[in-house]
Amino acid sequence: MSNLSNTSDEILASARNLIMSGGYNGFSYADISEVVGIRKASIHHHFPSKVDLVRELVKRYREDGQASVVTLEQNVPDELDILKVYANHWAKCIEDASRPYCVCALLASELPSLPPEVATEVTNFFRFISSWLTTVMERGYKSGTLNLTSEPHVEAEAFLATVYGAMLSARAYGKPEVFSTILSPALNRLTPTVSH
Amino acid sequence: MSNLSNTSDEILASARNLIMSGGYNGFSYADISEVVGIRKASIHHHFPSKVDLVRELVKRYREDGQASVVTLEQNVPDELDILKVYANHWAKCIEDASRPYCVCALLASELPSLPPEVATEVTNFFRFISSWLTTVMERGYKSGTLNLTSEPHVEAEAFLATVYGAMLSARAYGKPEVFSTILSPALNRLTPTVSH
DNA sequence: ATCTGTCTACCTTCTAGTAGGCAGATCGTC
DNA sequence: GACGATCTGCCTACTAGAAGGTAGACAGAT
Repeated sequence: MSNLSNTSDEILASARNLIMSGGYNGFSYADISEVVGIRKASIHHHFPSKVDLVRELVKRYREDGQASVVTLEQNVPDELDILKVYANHWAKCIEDASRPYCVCALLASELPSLPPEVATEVTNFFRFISSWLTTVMERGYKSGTLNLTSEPHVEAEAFLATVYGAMLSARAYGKPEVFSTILSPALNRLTPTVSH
Repeated sequence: MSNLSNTSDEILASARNLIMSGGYNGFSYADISEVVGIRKASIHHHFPSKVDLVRELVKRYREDGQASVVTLEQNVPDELDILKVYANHWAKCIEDASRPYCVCALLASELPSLPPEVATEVTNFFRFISSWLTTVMERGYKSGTLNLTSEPHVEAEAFLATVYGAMLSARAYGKPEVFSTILSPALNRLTPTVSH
């Protein structure tokens, strides 16, 4: 009973890893079949088409993200700390090479050539992250835990761009530490000046 | 005589557009042949393999960039202005949809699955942009035309990440204006405070 | 008796790449 | 200037393999 749905999770997990490295057109059902140890045709049983597979993958990716955000906000009261935890999550993923890139970042860059159903889900992911970061910025501004120099939604977009840009640079140079090098000053700038 | 080498330029141009929208695995010789109006086999005459084609494309992309940088520095003395022109170049490209994404940004995100010869050229491109921006930051710091809060090379990486992150966001949301929204505060932060 | 997950075997279309031919431009030599 | 040889760019025709996907059989669980 527990093993039954596990195969489809394994398929999704291996698809995620493959997309993470080469994007939508960078993997095939044959690739997944090798990793999971199942025949191509059996993958079609779980996900009739490639579009179904990736649509579901991105949908779950967003849902998992939403769940993580809920736990994060429950456990970390300070808004600056929330941003630090978020940045640190990516710093670790990149440095231990476990998930060195965001699936949705890769898909977003391929957006114009993506099947529309997938493209929609990818856009939804970015809207989710963006609106979450905006609420964090707004709360931090009101409570004084964040030092903003622009409107909250602008700061949110700028922070998101910095994170994803840093992710790209780390990959482009093949130097994981570049991520933290870029994020540190960005977080410093958001840190309230203690006294004067 | 002049038409002879033109075909290979057309091939490169259409490949650039195709990569810009879907990456390395997102286009085929058949796609190019439709755009250029030439048969698949004829493309192989100009570029024996896909790797040859994309390697040359990225190499020229970098060389063109290097040439543009030279002219830019000759014509614009102020370092802040240089950064503004650079940012504005991308803002225009994105907004008029002429070149709404950087070829090398797309290839860099696919880096792990790219043929090594192409990957090397992509890394070279990023090293070029990064070291150029570092020299701009250094000069601006010394001459007082830029207001730096970190070391020049860190500011350079941060700026580059902001530009490429903003490019991604603009594409992800399908809203070109997001690019300028993100870049404006980044450029403001680099602007020296006039007096006090 | 049906449902679930897997299999083998197959199909069609697309992929990068090759072989070889052909027309026209260019070139060296007489 | 004429003549053949080579070079250039393109063509048709083809290949082997990979792509996504289908049909249908089978074993085991419900």
